[in-house]
This record gives sequence, C-alpha cells and structure tokens, in this order.
Amino acid sequence: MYVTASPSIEDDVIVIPSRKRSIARQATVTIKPGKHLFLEDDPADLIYEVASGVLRLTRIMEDGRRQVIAFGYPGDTVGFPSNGRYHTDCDALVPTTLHVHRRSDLESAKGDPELHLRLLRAALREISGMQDHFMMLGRKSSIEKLASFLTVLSARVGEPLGEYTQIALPMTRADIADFLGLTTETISRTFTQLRKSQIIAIDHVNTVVILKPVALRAIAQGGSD
Amino acid sequence: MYVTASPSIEDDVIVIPSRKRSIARQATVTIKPGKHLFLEDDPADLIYEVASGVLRLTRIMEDGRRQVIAFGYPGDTVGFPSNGRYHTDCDALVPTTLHVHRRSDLESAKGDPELHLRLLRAALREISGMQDHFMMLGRKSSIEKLASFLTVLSARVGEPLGEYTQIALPMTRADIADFLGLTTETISRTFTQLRKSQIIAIDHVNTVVILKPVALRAIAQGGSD
DNA sequence: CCTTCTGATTGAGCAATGTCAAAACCGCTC
DNA sequence: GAGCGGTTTTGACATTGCTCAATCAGAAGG
Repeated sequence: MYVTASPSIEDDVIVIPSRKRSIARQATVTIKPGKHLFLEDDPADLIYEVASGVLRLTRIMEDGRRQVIAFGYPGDTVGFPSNGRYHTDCDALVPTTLHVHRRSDLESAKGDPELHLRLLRAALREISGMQDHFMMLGRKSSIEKLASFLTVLSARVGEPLGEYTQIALPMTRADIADFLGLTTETISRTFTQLRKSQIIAIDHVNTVVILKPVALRAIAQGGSD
Repeated sequence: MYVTASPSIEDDVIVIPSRKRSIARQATVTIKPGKHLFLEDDPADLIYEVASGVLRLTRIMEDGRRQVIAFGYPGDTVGFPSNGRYHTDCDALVPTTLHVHRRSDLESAKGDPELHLRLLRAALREISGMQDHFMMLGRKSSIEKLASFLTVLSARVGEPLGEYTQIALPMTRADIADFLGLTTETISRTFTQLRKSQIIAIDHVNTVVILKPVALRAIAQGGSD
C-alpha cells in the first residue's frame, strides 16, 4: 500500500546535537524540500517541533486519494504517535529545521515534567485546531474553505506589505485542494473569483496579498449570503 | 451566538464522590439524554471519561450549520480544553455515566503522573482518530462515508446477533449527517442503497444488522470502483 | 383507537463541484 | 531565447449530493 522501503531518518535528515545543555536529549534537525521526515506506520521514536520552514502532513488511500492533514509551521509539533507509530506521512515544502525529542523521554512517566506538559499542551492545541478543520471540511463551501484557509494563514504567517498583508504559499494548488477536500481546478477557480472581486491580489502564483481582510473573514464564516 | 445562558454543571449533572479512594479527586457523574455536559467556550475545569452511554460533541456556526465532531463512547475521553475552554458543545444521547477529573490535577506539573500520562495517551489517541476522520470528510463519497461509519461502530460497539453483527444507533439521521458532512436525505438514501444491496438490514430505524461485513469494509475503503 | 408530532423516506429538479481536455504560464536547461 | 516539464488556469460537460416538498412510519398521549 504505502511506500514500504522506509528510508531511515539518517538518509534525509542531519541531526545536530543541540548546544542547549539544560535539556539533555534535545537536538536540532534540518530537512530539505521534498524529503520525508517520516512515513505513515513508521515506528514513532521522535517527536518534532518546527523551528523554521513548513512541513506537509498527508495520508493517502490505496487508490491514491490524498488528504493533507495539516501544514506544519514554526511552533507546531508534529509526529504525535499512536500505538507507537506515526499516522501520517510528513515531508518538507521548504528547507525546515526542527527540534527533536525522544518519545520515550516525553511519554514515560519519568521524563522531564516540564517537557511532558509542553507535549500535552501541544496535543491539546492540535485537537482544538483539528476541530476547527472538521467544520471546514464538513460544512463549508469551496469559497468559504479557501477564505478560511487564507485567513488562518494570514494571522499565522502573514507579513505586512504596505497597508496590506502578504502571504507566501509554499504549497501547490493541489496541496491546498487536498487540505480543503477540493480539486486543484476548484482551488484555481476560487482564487480567480476572490481576485476578481478584489478581495485578494495574486502577486505571484505563490504569493497572495490580502486586500480586504474583513470581507475575507466574512466569507470564511459564511457571511456571503 | 451560542446559548449564552450557560447552565451550571449542577443543573444537568449529578456528581457522586467516587468510592475509589486511591485517586483522591475522582468522581462519577450521570447525565440524562438531551442534557448538556458543557457548551463551547465554557471554562474547561473538568475532563470526563465515558463509563457508559453515548455523548455527542458538536460545533455550530452562526448561521446554524452544525458539525458533529465525535460521538463519545465508553472509554473515550471528552472535554479536552484549549486555552482553558471547551471547544465543542457536549450533550448526551442516552443516559450516560462519566468519570470526572479536575483539569488542574491533570494538566499541572504536580498532578498524579499516572493520570497525567493517561490524559496524554487519550489525547494522542484522539488525534489519531481525528486524522482518520479527516480523510473521510475530505475525500470519501457518501456511501464510503456511511460504510466507514458503520464499520467503525461495528468494531467498537457491535453486538453479535446470530452469525451477524448488530449495531445500535442512538443518534438520529441528522446526527449522522452532521458527523459525515452530508444531509439527512443523503444519509437516508444511502442507508436504503446499502439495504437494497443486502449489505445491511435495518431492523428498527435505530438498529442496523451488518450482513456482509467484508463488502461493507470494501466500500468503506473505496473498493466499489 | 385516533390524533399528533417528530423523524425517516422518497421524489424531482437544481446547484455546486468534479472530470476531462486544452491552453497558458513559469522556471529550467541548453 | 528556444524548448521542455510541470503547474496553473480556463472551458465544457457530467455527476454527486443538496434543496424543496410530499409522504410515510412510529412513539406518545388523549
């Protein structure tokens, strides 16, 4: 089903012992675009915190249908295990650096309680975010989905550009489609629709400027009736 | 937007100090059908483990669109907080008993590490389950969604009935629809379709018998091409 | 037993989104 | 700067699932 020749972490990733001596086992990793950090069903020995860059977490059905579970931005924790295994594939969209934690340190009762608590908080944040995503996947129209996506990204990683906010999109239209449960064609058409109504401008294919954030948010929440 | 006259827990729920003295603060609660355990944005002081019964976790948009986030069956943990608040409404479909934990005990670093770890495990299990649900919401057809739903329920709470498996459905068609991102009409039509192809039998509206579990699973995973 | 109410089913038509195909665009390499 | 491969955009058409509406079924109460 899935790629079975699981690459060892070492193939793709450079592990650098961290300078920080306060937390003994912490280390830093860098990963190049397109390279996998882990695959579904790999034993989940390591848990990662994104320090810089963007990750893509995906699941794939036997017939090739794909769902992008999440994009991992700085501050996000990825690699939550279940039954000791990863439950998504994970690769990098851009050069990405990560902090690494050994699962055994975090999950066992004897580990650093501070770290322990951080993992729990991250998991709870993750659950909350996923619940938002449910509403989006299950109940929103294509334009509401895309508007929601851009609104969230804007708040999270938007950069001021004059009086507007600019967003870099390191993922393809197909990635966005698989994240929102749509097709690339629908994503493309919906971008065009938002552009024509002057709510966004598309500078480059991968660079969006939000011209009317209020209107965008209104659409995201279904206020376009 | 949401019901603002938040009922205090005491209105709906009877808290009984637990007999188990080993875990000081644990208590048991019972809740009647239709009664709310908590509402979205309530301060999340308590975390619950379902002991018996079924809960429904929902989120509602301003315009009334609803997403059922999950059904809480025995063994499930509900009430994961984020920023100290609940992020869904939660009510009971049938009489339900729950074990109660104070959040402060679980989340702070000083709480019982054993319990602490159980909460983390529950959160990780939750994340894993939600990831499955993403694929379902984003990428499956209506019949695949319903087949997946019945397959999961069958494994989780199916009861043998002769050589077949019977499933009780304490939720309405509308609940199933809002769980799967469909409408009641589509759910109804899809049930009919599965019944006519002899894969399930509908004994009572709320009681389904799985006649061909293999076929059902095949449909659930997209094997109906 | 009859009425009533709510939820479930079925039908007909429609709208949103998917599919298939072609064209345009962008970044590379030669 | 011409050619190439992959991505994006656009168009025409098909299909899935939704909307609106009618009917049906089952539970509760008089």
